[in-house]
Amino acid sequence: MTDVNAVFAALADPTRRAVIGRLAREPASASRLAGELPVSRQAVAKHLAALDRAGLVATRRAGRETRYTLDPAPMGEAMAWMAGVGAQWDERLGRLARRAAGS
Amino acid sequence: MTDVNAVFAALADPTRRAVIGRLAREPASASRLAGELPVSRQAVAKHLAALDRAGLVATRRAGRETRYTLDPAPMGEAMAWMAGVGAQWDERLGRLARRAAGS
DNA sequence: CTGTAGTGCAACCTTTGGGTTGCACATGCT
DNA sequence: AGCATGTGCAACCCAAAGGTTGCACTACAG
Repeated sequence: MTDVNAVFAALADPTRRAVIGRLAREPASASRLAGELPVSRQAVAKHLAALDRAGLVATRRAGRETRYTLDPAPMGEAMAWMAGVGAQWDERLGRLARRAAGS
Repeated sequence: MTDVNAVFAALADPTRRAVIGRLAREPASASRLAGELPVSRQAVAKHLAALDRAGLVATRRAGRETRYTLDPAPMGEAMAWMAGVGAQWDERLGRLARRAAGS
């Protein structure tokens, strides 16, 4: 089980979300990503490390370049957490409505 | 439209998620929340400010206390973003699968 | 073998963020 | 009026985060 905290933390940064959005289209290397984003290659590498910690990205070394592939799976847990909170809230509203209706 | 960035940033902190989880059950004041969490009242106030910026919480002053109510709506945009990324990725996988199938 | 593109690691800087304490102001109860 | 409760605002601390530069190392091309 991947850590939900790591997932949310990873998704909190705009640059990281940009990287994710980019990787959603096609896997790429760190240098490639750095060329398409307004940050240095090392900065991208750090972000990729964070994404890797969250399990959002898979690493595969091909020759001299490292290819990063997106793995959306951990986002499911984040969505589940949100859905849970929303459901709990809606349920509370439901109880209030029932009480108001006098049933 | 609430800022997706603010939502993710708000959700990134564990204490803030704890506050949200608590508010999902029942609205409460800052002091109340501080009493149930291992942080000071001022710290909670800051977190509530962040949640308010993200639109995740509604403020309503009742007498001398301020009541904070959860609003799960902005989380929808966050989920939409994730769903979008996932869909884009799945679509890519779909294309690859179709190509592999030779259709 | 030499040059070059792609990485990894480390030091360093600066800003942001979470937390605390202290104090002033408002509201409610007696 | 007097006191307790609940807030709001500000200053201050310290650790973490995002970013950069510099350098050493690996791998492929000529």
